[in-house]
Amino acid sequence: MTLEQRYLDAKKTLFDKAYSSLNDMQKDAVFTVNNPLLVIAGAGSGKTTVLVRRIAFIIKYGNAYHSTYVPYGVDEEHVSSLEKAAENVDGEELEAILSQFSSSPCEPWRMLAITFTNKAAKEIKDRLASEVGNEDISKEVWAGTFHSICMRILRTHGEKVGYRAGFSIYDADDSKKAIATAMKNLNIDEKAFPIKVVANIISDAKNRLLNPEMFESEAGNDFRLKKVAAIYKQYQTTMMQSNVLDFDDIIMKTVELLDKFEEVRKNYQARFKYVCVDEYQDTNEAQFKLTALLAGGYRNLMVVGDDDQSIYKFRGATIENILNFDRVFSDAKVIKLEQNYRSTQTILDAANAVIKNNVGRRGKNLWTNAGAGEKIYVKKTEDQNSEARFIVDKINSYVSAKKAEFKDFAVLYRNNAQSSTIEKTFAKSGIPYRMLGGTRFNDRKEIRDIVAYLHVIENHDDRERLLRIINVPSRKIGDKTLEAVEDIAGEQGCSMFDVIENADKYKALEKSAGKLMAFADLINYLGGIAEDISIEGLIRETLDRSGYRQMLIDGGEPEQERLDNLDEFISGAIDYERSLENDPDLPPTLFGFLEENALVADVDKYDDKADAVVLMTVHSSKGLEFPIVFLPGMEDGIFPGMQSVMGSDAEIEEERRLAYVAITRAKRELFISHVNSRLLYGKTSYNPESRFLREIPDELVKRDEPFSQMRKLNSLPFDSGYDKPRYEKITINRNTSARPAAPMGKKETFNEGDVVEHATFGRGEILSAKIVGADTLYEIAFDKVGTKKLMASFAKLKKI
DNA sequence: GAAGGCGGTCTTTTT
DNA sequence: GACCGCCTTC
Repeated sequence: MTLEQRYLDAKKTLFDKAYSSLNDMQKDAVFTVNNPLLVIAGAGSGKTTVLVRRIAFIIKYGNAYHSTYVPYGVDEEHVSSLEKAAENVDGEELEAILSQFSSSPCEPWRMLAITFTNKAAKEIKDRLASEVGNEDISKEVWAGTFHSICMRILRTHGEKVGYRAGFSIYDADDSKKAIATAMKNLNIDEKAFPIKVVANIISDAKNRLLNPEMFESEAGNDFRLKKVAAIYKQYQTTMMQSNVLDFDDIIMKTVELLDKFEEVRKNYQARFKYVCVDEYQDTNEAQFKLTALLAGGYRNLMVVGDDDQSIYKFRGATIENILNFDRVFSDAKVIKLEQNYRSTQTILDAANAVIKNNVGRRGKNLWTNAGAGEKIYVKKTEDQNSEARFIVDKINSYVSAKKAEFKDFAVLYRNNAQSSTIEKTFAKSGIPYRMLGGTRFNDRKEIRDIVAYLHVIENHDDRERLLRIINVPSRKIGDKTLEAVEDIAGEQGCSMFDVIENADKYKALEKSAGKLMAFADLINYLGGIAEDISIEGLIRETLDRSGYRQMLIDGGEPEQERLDNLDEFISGAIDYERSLENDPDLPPTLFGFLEENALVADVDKYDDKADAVVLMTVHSSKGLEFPIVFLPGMEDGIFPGMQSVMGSDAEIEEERRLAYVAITRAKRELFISHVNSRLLYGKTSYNPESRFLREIPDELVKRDEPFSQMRKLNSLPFDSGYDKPRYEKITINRNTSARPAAPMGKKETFNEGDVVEHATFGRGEILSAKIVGADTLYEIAFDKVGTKKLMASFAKLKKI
């Protein structure tokens, strides 16, 4: 063997040693630095680890591993010292030796890492900081979501694609409102063209990079599509006038920018030497084009994803991006990570067995050397209530047996509607829980209102937000006035705010000029002080001067929560300012705060420290893991959902991928349940066991289904704690002192016939009382509101 | 212009 | 079954 060859071998051995905590596939992915690379990363296969360590590797060593460069004058002594080091050197000493191999390492600022969530971006940054041991270096790396990175580009070059300084972002709700406005302008009936449908079509078009003109020509002679094209055109015009972008615009306009302006494109292409994209299976066409453009200079594009975890097709993701990556980039290397570090083999076998029924996939098989573990526990109960009690009882028995803590459990359901039963049952049983999803913080009315104020202060042209707040609190500015303002703005070719500011100059606004101009004064005053005071101060000032806070205070008790939410919003602003106060590159600004607020959803609400069971949809659980997972509602019609059962194979395949995600969240144990009859959306349905459950081989499963057994055997009476309602009916004899056990050991109890007073329902008579768990369920005939069933612990009842 | 009634809707939703 | 948004009503 030549000296050169020995040198190169020794180098690889040393690197392999330094990265020995990774498996061979992971190492291959870390060391493969140049040219397109596709990493198919199965659930729990250490994807983020690979991503982070690869970025750090590139920053430290560049292409050192595969480089065939041998320094001039390498001699026997040098080579044998390396060979020796490969045998007995470790830790820092090893690192020091490796540093000699650096081969055109990459400056951190030339490194781009794109994710889908802020959480993922933050995780990459944090782990990168500890991996390279230098926070400043990790900060220089461009790591962010598709949207934040595009906004960063648009902030510099936005005016080239038609945006004026201070442009802002519309979220899905805002943009629906703008679509409604566009439709009103065009006299298109919302019933014939439901906004939701139109919004989806427009969003789809944008994800396929079709501008209104292209969409129109694609629509051809299709009547409906032609109408939608007209709406799209109108919508886009008003969006530009309002100087706002929707989420899809952020990507599409950036692509347009890079496409049209060669010098901008060249600039970024020359800058980004390495580009990594996470969750590649969830990218859409526009995002594909964007990455191809940004990575187009050096073509060192790495994408990581799992085609089996593609669950966002309904939002425009095209699984083809990952399926065809190595066809589009014909020199791409493909690496599969199939070793799983999360779950037991039983759980992985189940997941593999389910997903292998999909046709549209690359194919892979997860394995672990963690051992088989417990069987999957399948439970059938009578209805959703007994299902929830089953979950509660399991959790309680595990916790009291010290087999687990509350925070080890997650309940993952297919749709949010399933959560209410579980939530109520948890609440009644005193199980601590946290629910993720549901109404987002930013979607609350009061938050949208204050955000709208801030946006209007920043950007007077923001039409929808102006309309949102101009009469909140009431300033006696009605629809007719606003229509007149709108007409004048149209005639004059100026914004509504311009008209409002100068209302006294227009005859049509004679009556309302004072009110309009007072509003303009308010906004201008706030805009004037915005420069000089903190964002926190501006928010407080806005709430006070606008009368918004007073409006809520006047609203009394029921509005208290809104006031609390506003306080939380203010804390968010304080956090934002603190986080950036020492950052010379990015000082805190109202613009920045609003942008962050638009792009950052419920900031990592999920912290795994609190000892509470987690409740969320399967979709939101992607990327997370839990020791013990419950999957309630494993029924055809729920999971897979009715729509997909009735729909195409492709839809069922997406649901199956979702099931795959659900199963692979579990580390130790998996409980799957389904019910005989389910009350959902006010209707009772009798769903058969999910086809996905039937795809799990019997030998992996332990079934606990007395209900179905009873049917089969059609014999013995049985007593299961779950299949019968668990309360006993108590008949109360008015003449005895026998009473139902006092719930929660406190409160007064009532008997049949007692007359009580309820805080909101008023006077009523107790019709019946049932012990339910540790509580009592009263049926009460109220004088005013009729008969209601109330839990004693929730209803504040007083005996009269 | 505010409040209450009714009727339509209800997968999933990283930004 | 529950919630939201539109429409009616005063």
